[in-house]
Parts: sequence; C-alpha cells; structure tokens
Amino acid sequence: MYAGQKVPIQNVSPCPVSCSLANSGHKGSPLFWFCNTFCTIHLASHFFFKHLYIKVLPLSVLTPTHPYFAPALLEWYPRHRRDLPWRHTRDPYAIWLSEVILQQTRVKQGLPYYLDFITTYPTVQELAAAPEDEVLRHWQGLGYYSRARNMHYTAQQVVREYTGVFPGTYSELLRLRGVGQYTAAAIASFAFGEQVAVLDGNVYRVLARVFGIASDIAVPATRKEFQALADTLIPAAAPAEFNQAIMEFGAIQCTPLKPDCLFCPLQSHCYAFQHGMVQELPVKSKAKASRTRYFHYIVLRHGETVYLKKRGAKDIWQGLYDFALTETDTAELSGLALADAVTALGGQLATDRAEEPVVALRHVLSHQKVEARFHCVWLEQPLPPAALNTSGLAPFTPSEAHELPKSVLIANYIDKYWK
DNA sequence: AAGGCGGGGAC
DNA sequence: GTCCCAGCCTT
Repeated sequence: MYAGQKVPIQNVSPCPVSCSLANSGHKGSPLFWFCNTFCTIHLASHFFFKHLYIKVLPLSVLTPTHPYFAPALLEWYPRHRRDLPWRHTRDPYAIWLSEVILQQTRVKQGLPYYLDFITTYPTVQELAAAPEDEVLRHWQGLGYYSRARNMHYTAQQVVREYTGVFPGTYSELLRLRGVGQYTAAAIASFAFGEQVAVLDGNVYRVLARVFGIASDIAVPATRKEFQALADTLIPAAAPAEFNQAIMEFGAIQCTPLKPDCLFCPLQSHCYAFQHGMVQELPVKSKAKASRTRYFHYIVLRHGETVYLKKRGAKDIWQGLYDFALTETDTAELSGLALADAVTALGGQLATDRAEEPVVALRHVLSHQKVEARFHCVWLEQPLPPAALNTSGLAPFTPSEAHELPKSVLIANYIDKYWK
C-alpha cells in the first residue's frame, strides 16, 4: 500500500490492536488502523466512493520532537484560532479580566461574561469603584465566586497601590490576589511579551500526549516537570503566540475526549498517538466522591417583602444571597421543625394564608449535591429589627431581590416559582 | 500536600 | 443520568 492509494473497502480489515482513535471517526466513515513497527498507516473509508484513501506516515521516533514542536504549533495557530475579543488587545486590564473569567471556564461559557464586564467596567478604575454585590451580580452563574471577589479586591489594589497601572512582570503580577502562576504567565506574555510558559489544563494534556509523560497531573509536584519542559519549548521570538497556540491547540484539536488526531500536525511526532495511548494520557488521579447535603430554605414573606441574607465564609456560594436556611442530615423536615425554625427566626405564621406547597430542587456542584426544599412561609407581620440582627436576614422587594447576586439554584427557584 | 470551591457540555 | 473539565486560596 502507498500514500494516496485507493483500495476497495472489502480489501481492508479493522486494525487488530486497540487504537485510541477507533471511535473518533467521522459519522458513517469508520476508521481502520494498521500498526507495525515501521509505520502507521491509517485508512479513512469513504463509503460514498466505495474506496479508501490511504496515508502512510513515517514513525516519528526517527526524528526529534523538541525542535519540531513550536514551529508546528505556530504554523497551526493562525490557521485555526478562534477570533476572540481579548486577542485584539494588549491592555493588561482586559487580558487580566479575560484570564480570570476563563479560569476553569470554557470560552463558550465565559465569552458573554467577558463582554458584559468589559462593557460595564471598561477600566480598572470603574471596576474598583463598583460595589461588591454589583460585581457578584454580573458574575452570577459563572461559578467559583471567589474569583469575582478576588478580582474586585485586586482592581482596588491596582488603583490604590499601583496608581491604576498593572504591574508589568511575571513576579510582580504573581503578588496580586487571584493571580496565580498560570494567570501571571498569561498576562506577562500576552500583554508584555515576557518569555514565560503558561501551564494550564490544555498545556498539561498536549505535553503529556506529545511527549509521553505519565506523571499524575493531579499531584502538585508534577508541575515542576511540565514547567521545565514548557520552558525549553517556548521560543524567545514568539512567547505570546506560543502560549496562545498551545492552549488553543489543546482546546480545539488535542481535546480531552475524541481528539482530532486524524488531521493533527503533530501526529507523526506524538508519543501518545504512536503508542495508542491518547486515551490514557494525561494521567490524572480520581477526584473524591461528592457528598449530598439537604437544604431546607425558609422563604419568609410578608406582603411585598421577602427576607434574604448574604452567605458567609467557609461554605459554598460565599457572598451570594439566599433565604433562611436549615440544613439537615435527611431529606425531610417535619412540619413541627419548620414551625420551630420560623419561631426561632422571630416570625409568626399568618393565619389567613393557605399553606404553600413545598418546592423541591436538586442542584449539582462538582463536589457536592444539594437537595433543596423551599418552604414558603407567609408571616402575620414583618420581622422585628431584633430578629433581623440575630438572623442576618434583611427585607427586600421581589424586584430588589432580583438584583442581588444569587446562586443558580436560588435564581432558578425565583424564576420558576415567583410570578 | 491536601481540601474546598460552580456550573455546563458531551455522550 | 454519568463522566469530564481544573486555577487559586486556605489550611
């Protein structure tokens, strides 16, 4: 067989060895793989034409991967990159904003938030001057809310201690709250052209596969190994482009599931591809199981007033608002326990109101499952000030409550069950 | 070094 | 439903 040769379909058989790309084929166009010690031949069948196109690839173990890596990525990047707004600027504020939003967040989810933030707060001064609740409200739904609180804090710090000008080096950027090694490297390279390699989940995945690194990326110590490799790969002539390229490559070509190895420029240089280990790399130990929690929200209402409170530290949704909350070890809350809770909050049940049906909603976080029940309770009279002081609850109208930052769980409940 | 922190997309 | 993704801060 030779490259470009056409072969009738009945003359080929499926690859006998386990191949990581066996299920990555086009719809209706299964891939067949033949592997031996000298070459990798892959065959894409095109049933429409009733023949196969054959491409013969020399095994790259004969050529060093290191010098090939950056040029291949830099050739690939301008032809495949997405057009994203933060790629049109060198403004460190805009780049910092985009990087904080994109931490643990896919571009598709983060993009509308970036556009909202850069429009609402075009400069660091405007972000610094905004109330925290307003910043959190704009962040609502994006998750990991400490990012928003740290971002707001850092905006104020930059205005106060740096006269509104972002520091221009990796080590200076690293001192800012919410800016770790990844974000500092991203800003330093993108905005200031510093030659410092970024290391994010995409980079771990690409390097682990291409260079065949099997260290557990969930272990912090593994970072040194990847950082050392990335530092040798990043070219002095184009650090920003290299960092962008390797992350973009991981995001759209060398994806976690079903990577597009068929049309990959590094295919013949990739350890994982050549050894059928694309599915096995990178190695990452399992996350611990999540626990289930039972939340009983007591939605105290009186006339046009509803009572909410700001959530405190050391739990989920810090800084966001929700209702009076009783957490139990079981799914049920007895009517007696509910009545006791209302009394403890200083409330008195209205006598002329029918009992509201309990609303049950389930909310899944990466590390917890929350089974929430919302008990709407109409009060005979407003809560007295002393009771508000004790519980931390505060009165709001429904439209005021809409403007408060809330978890997706609470926002869903309000959207669905408040007329 | 280990634990905690959100939400959404693919299958 | 089940699995996957992953920086930064705190302890």
